Amino acid sequence: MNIERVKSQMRKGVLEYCILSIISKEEVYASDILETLKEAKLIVVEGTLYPLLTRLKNDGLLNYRWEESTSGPPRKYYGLTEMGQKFLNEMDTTWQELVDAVSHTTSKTKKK
Amino acid sequence: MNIERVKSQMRKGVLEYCILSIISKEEVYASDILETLKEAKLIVVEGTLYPLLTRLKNDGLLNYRWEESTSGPPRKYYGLTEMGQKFLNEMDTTWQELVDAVSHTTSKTKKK
DNA sequence: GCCAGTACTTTGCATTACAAGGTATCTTAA
DNA sequence: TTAAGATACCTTGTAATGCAAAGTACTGGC
Repeated sequence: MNIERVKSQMRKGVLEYCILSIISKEEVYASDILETLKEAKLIVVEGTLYPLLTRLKNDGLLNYRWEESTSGPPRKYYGLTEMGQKFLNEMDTTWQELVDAVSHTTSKTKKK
Repeated sequence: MNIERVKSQMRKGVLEYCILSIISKEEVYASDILETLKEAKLIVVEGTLYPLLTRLKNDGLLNYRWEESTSGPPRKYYGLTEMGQKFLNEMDTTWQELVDAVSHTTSKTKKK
């Protein structure tokens, strides 16, 4: 049991939410997402991100188009589908509810 | 893919945190914890809670004592160890960092 | 053509929340 | 005193999924 495991565990729950949110702002490809997450101190590795993007795409929340690159192989640029946008909205609510629930549970004053 | 799965997923990451926090306020037994979580809308079932408590105890974050009950079998009342308290403090920080990271990532204004 | 860099993909593993069912203890009442 | 019900704790099997590590594929410079 160590704090790193806990961080990783907490991260899990919000990964999809953050990724959908990033994509909702502009079309991006995997490396863009990794960098944005890194900026926010949400460390994620390729082996996590790619399967997740594939899953979100298969669930109809994302689509993508290939784009040529001047510095390597072509890139998959992801965008949100209408369903993805709807889902993201629900996640906004869900996240807020969770934050409320946690602060309720962890508030210093004893309840009742 | 459905919103319930996402909720469950998000819940996972904070369960240990919330449970340690609840125990830090007063000695409680499993049903107390379930009820408190339920109040906070963090639905958890027995099959989740018991193994988790055992794990936290084996990791040295919790201890417990048996207490007789006037209305049924004896109960295990859990309390935080010194190490558990220390760990909880770290989790406070970790949680706050996560909240910050998520709001950074999901803020409506495009970065840069 | 070989190498380095970039991008995407796959495989195997470990963790863990949950559903479902089980065991044990205690109280109540006939 | 024993049967029924309530309470409390525990166990097993399953599915989901983040991660490490290794693999595949495309590009351009030398």
